[in-house]
Amino acid sequence: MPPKDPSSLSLGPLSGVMGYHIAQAAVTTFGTFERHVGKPFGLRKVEFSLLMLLLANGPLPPKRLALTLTLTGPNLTLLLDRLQERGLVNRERNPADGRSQNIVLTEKGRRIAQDTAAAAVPMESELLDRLSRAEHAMLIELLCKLAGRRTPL
Amino acid sequence: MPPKDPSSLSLGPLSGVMGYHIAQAAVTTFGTFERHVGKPFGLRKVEFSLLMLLLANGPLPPKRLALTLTLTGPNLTLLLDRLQERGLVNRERNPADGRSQNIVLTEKGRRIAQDTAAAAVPMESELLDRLSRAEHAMLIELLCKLAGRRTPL
DNA sequence: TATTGTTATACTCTATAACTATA
DNA sequence: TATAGTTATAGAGTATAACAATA
Repeated sequence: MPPKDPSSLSLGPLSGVMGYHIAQAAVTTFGTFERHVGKPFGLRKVEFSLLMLLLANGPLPPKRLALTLTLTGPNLTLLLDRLQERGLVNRERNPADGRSQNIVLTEKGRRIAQDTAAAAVPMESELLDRLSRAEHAMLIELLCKLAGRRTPL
Repeated sequence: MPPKDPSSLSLGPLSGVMGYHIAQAAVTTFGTFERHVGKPFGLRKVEFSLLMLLLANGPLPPKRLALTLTLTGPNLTLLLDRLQERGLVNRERNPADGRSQNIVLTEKGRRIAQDTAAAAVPMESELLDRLSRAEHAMLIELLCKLAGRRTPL
């Protein structure tokens, strides 16, 4: 339970509602992302995430990207259109199955992926003003359990 | 359809990025909210939160609601328009200062606030499939630290 | 007939600028 | 001049239905 502060409102039943606290915490992390990655590199959150997945896994079909990022097909198409127009990714057709593609990082895309991965380090460090390193790790572990995934590799 | 490989993709640099894990966990809590409160009562997340704040604190000026819920003024106006049109809240002018208002729950609004507060209990219980009670409490505590809102009056 | 990806579209969410009315 | 709230509007974000090409 959060400490009482007479200048702030009582959360009432909201105090035990996980979704509310996640939404509030997201305000902090989104702001931090914007300052460290979003504005400097002109990337949205989902674009950054997509570049990180390609950097870590190599070329991937849109289907797997959509599943991992919880995007619908049409929205991923538009996202890839933008990234391709910026010269960060390319669509490659699969010669074995004409329906499917592989999304590959261009050289420019790889550079920006590596640069933003580096920028994410001080981004996380900024959160350590509020959380100890152990708390940061514990929070990620609990969020993974809530999301229904195993602790990340 | 056979279950797809659950081990899925490597998150790479994303594995230590708090914002990513918060976004993923939000998928879970949002789905749970929709099933327990959103669809049954026809309320959006922010509408539910607003009703909870009014239930716990009594009449409040829009300014304080906007600050607590991280809403801009114009968006709160539209939100209050909808709730007022449904007969859940009323705007009361402050006789001492004609500029300011108080938002008050109607009797119908109080009933739905109490009913949704009750529905939030099984909603949180559903999360206990994934988190122990202690983990649930710990997660909320850590999220509060991360949100770190020194309430700006 | 099923699957991959696209087009078209619409609705929600959030943000900014300019306005009204009180003080 | 400053504050509380509103109007108008625009941009992201996300969802569904219908479609094309391939298997």
